[in-house]
Amino acid sequence: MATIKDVAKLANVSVGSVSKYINGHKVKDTTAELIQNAIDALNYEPNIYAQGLKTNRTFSVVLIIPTVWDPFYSELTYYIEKYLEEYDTKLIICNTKNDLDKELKFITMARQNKVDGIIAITYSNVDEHVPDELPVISIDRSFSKHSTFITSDNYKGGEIAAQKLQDAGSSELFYFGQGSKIENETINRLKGFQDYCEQYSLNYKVYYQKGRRHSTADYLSEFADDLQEMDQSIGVFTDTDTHAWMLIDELSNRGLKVPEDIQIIGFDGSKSSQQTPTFLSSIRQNVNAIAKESVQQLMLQIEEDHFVPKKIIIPVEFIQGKTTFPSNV
Amino acid sequence: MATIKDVAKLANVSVGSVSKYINGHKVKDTTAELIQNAIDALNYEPNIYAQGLKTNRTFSVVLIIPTVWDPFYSELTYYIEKYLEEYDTKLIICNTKNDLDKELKFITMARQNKVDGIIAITYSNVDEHVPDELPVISIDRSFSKHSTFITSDNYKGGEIAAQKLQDAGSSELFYFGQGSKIENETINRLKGFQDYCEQYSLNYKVYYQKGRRHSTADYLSEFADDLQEMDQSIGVFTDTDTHAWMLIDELSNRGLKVPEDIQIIGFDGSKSSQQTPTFLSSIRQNVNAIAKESVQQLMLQIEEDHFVPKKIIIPVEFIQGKTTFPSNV
DNA sequence: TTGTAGGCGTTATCAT
DNA sequence: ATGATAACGCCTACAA
Repeated sequence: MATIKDVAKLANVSVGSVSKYINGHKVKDTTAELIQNAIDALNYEPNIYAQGLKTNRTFSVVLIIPTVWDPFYSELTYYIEKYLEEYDTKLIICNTKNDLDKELKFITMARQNKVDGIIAITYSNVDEHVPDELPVISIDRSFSKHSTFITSDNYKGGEIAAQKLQDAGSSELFYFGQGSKIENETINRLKGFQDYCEQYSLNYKVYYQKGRRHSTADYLSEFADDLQEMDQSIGVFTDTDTHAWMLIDELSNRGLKVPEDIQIIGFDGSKSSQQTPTFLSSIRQNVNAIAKESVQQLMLQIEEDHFVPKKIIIPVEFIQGKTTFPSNV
Repeated sequence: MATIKDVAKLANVSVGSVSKYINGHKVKDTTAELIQNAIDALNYEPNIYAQGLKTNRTFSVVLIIPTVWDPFYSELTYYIEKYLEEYDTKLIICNTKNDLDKELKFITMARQNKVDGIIAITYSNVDEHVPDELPVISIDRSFSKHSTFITSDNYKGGEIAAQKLQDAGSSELFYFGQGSKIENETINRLKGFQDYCEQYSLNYKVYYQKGRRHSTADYLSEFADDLQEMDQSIGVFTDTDTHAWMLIDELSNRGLKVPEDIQIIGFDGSKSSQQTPTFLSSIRQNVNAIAKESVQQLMLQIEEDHFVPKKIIIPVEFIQGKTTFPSNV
């Protein structure tokens, strides 16, 4: 591997000049040409580690998520990498499965100068371990630190879901969801749903377990038991698409039809892949916008000296799939 | 940020000793203690860039895939990151959307010492740009270089698909798929399917377009037109799950029912997330095994001096979903 | 405009 | 077992 010295020697100039040329400073045209020729001849590439050692910029960012193996997170990852590329910055991914240890490991890595910043979706108490100097964007949950915080309009999403179920003719509304021990933004999906139901005096019931007293499957099965006994027109809003899919599967095993017997609206509205057709009616998060905003804000934070953290809320929208009837209003 | 010098000073030892201690070499117990105390006191973390500069090991690997926003690739990414962690190695991801330029950019990055190796799924001609010294694992497609090559048993998968459709009672079999310009392993899915049909004298027809003369949607619609006119018992094998989903959507828009009117088997069998229930009957690739093998082989290649490239084939299996009837044999 | 030299934080060699 | 010191490849004053 050729070094800057080799280039300098071949071009008959000093390393200083080569360095300047590489970094876009002014050099005489003729020397520039000399240098470029040498670079081409030697197939020279600057060693990023030596650069990083001097400059403390690594042009890489770590994304901390529960798991990339999930439509929402994989879409987010896709877009974040895409926008990061505009800054010539690489994306390192960290699947934590909500494992605090692993999160800390990556934060340590960041402290070792390995990355310029962090974008995190984490539902454990990682806040206190993040050093103040390190640029952080947190999605869906506010760090106690003064970091910028980006989230979808979960509350509004809950309202819309209730409204859409109502419009589609459901007379009995249900919320099904699960919360982690650490408070996070998704609880607002429930709040919006509840408030809307209260406001319009709708019949509704909430199945919400915080933590994991029962396994999701058990809790879901219990929920399905109750649904099965009802004969009104049922509409269910689940806190995530994944739970919606699980519910659909459970109901189908019991011979119940969606949307004929039960209408379902999920939350996320992300698709397994860019081309996957929409099946599930859902409240769609604007993943693209979240990713774009995250990257922009992170870059601001990295580049600006004095950065004022913000809270940014991204709108959501309802998408009509095949698990609810079209609105009849 | 404390450096190794600060630690040495505080512990009253030389930097050499600190370095040894950090790297697990032998030091006297008492000095070890001294050093550890200093490290704790200063909250010291080695600077990875300085380390990389010396050792030329970066403990990072880049994964080149078309897009992480896809069930198969996101599952693969998940497992690769998981196994890489056992080697304390980070994963950088590169979504190429099959863009040669972007692939090259990441390979350049690798040449800059930024990564220790590459795992790639790429359907463009990237081979010749990979320098010989760089460890590479290629999945699904053999590089011309002498790199290790890992793939599922696509041929067998094609055979199984035909057989399962036959067993499930289909009398007219179809293959639907799309190939990229560059030859790759997935063509064996078709071959296995064809050979099986020939061997057992089954009625079958192939819809396969190489390159992209028509858009996938158009080609699919054309295919659905033809299916719609038939009245025999139809079974379709698609080259990917994604195409299967698109077909199901297309058929549903035409009022055709799966599996009652048409049975469908996809290929990949990967799920959107770990908990997503299985709906599609499919030939499942053992993504976990592919990931594990890729990482192990890559690490061998990185660590061993003389490495002999291998071709590794991972078995596939049929999974029964709800888009085919249970076998009646 | 260009060249020189010191230093970034580590590791590794060589004495001690 | 430990300490001193020369690299690793690059950037950046400072000097010329």
